[in-house]
Amino acid sequence: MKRARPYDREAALDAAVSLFWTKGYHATSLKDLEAALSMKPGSIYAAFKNKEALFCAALERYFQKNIAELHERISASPSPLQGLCDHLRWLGQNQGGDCNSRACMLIKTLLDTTASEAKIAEQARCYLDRIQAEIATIFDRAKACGELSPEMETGRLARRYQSDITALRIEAHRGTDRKGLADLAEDLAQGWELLRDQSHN
Amino acid sequence: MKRARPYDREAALDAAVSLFWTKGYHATSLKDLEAALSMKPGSIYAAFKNKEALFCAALERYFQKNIAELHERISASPSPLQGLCDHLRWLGQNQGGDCNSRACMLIKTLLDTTASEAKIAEQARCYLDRIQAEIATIFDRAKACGELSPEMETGRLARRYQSDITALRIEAHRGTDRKGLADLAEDLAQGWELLRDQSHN
DNA sequence: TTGTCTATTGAGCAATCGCTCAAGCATCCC
DNA sequence: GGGATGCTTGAGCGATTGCTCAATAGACAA
Repeated sequence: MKRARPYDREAALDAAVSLFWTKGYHATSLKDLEAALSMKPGSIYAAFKNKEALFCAALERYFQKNIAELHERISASPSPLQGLCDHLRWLGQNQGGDCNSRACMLIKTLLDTTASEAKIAEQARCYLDRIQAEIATIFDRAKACGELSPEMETGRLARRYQSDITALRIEAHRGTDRKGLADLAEDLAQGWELLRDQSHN
Repeated sequence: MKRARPYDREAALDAAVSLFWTKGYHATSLKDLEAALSMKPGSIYAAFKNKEALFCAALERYFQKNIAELHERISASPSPLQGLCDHLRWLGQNQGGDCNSRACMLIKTLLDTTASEAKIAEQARCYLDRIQAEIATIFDRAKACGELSPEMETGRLARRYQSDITALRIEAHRGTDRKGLADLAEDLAQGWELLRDQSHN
């Protein structure tokens, strides 16, 4: 390489995530991206091929950060099931920042995308599936340490848990006040604590 | 009126609902609308003012149909709480048709809209609030007939119930298979049946 | 300093966007 | 039949879309 890149690819991607997350794929124009990334159209296309590829790269970055955050929060908790409950409560309390980027970007993408952008939709679905699988393994661990009855279907539990998160984040996007959000998170978390196996010593 | 309108306003609105529901506000072009409504641009603007107003009219029509359907399903059930559970299970089983119009159009609109279309977002929020209020009155009736303990906060219950519906419909949009959807609906419904007041004679 | 190489630039492309309006035409009353 | 009325038409407006590429500028080796 003869010349260092004057722009920071990671920083540019972060800016793209923020913008796409807020405005969505369709409503974000290249003019918006030029401003947010501080790059001219030619540079954007040289670095990311085109708008769709840039969106996919941003979506992947969002996914990576998201799943890392989930891991972190779970491992910071004393037990798997407790960690999942804590995660819900935490989501209910820490939804600051831009009101338009509170709902999950994967869900926003899924709802914003049709057959004409099949690739993007498929990628969003893929990431959602991977998160669901990750949640299922957490339920597996809850089983292994006796928190959860062995006959529970962890895949099914994971689907419901992910639905809870989806709903909670959409409720935040909707603009529900802090107390309302905390109440909802509490209700959802208690639904999961009911599952704790009472025979657990 | 000298001349009957060659187009059927209600039918045109239904077509608009279908199209906007599937593709979303931003991704729907006037070319798409012209084809779907079988109307030329001039006629569309004469009848509905502009794209935004047409979308608002379509959104209202969707809302009216939706809330009527809720009423119908609840009143067809033997009791309010049972009706709400049945409604969830029904949603889990009857999500045929276009995969892109399974998620609630109000939620899709909320997620697809930013500050530049504040009016649309506000309207979607308003309709969601009205549905939530409607659900709360159903919980009130459940209280009145002894199905539900009197100290429950019906507003809070309504928020969670609406979240369940949101999540279930998004799961349908996501493409989850029939069994997965039915399982999720069943899990959610059972969560509500737990609330049934056991002291009820 | 000079030459080479590559990343960056930004004017501007064709296509599409939402939208307008003068012209046309079907229907009515007389 | 002959206006009068007003909805329908569709070419095409200016603006914006995603995107391209010849020209430029900057960092390196020599």
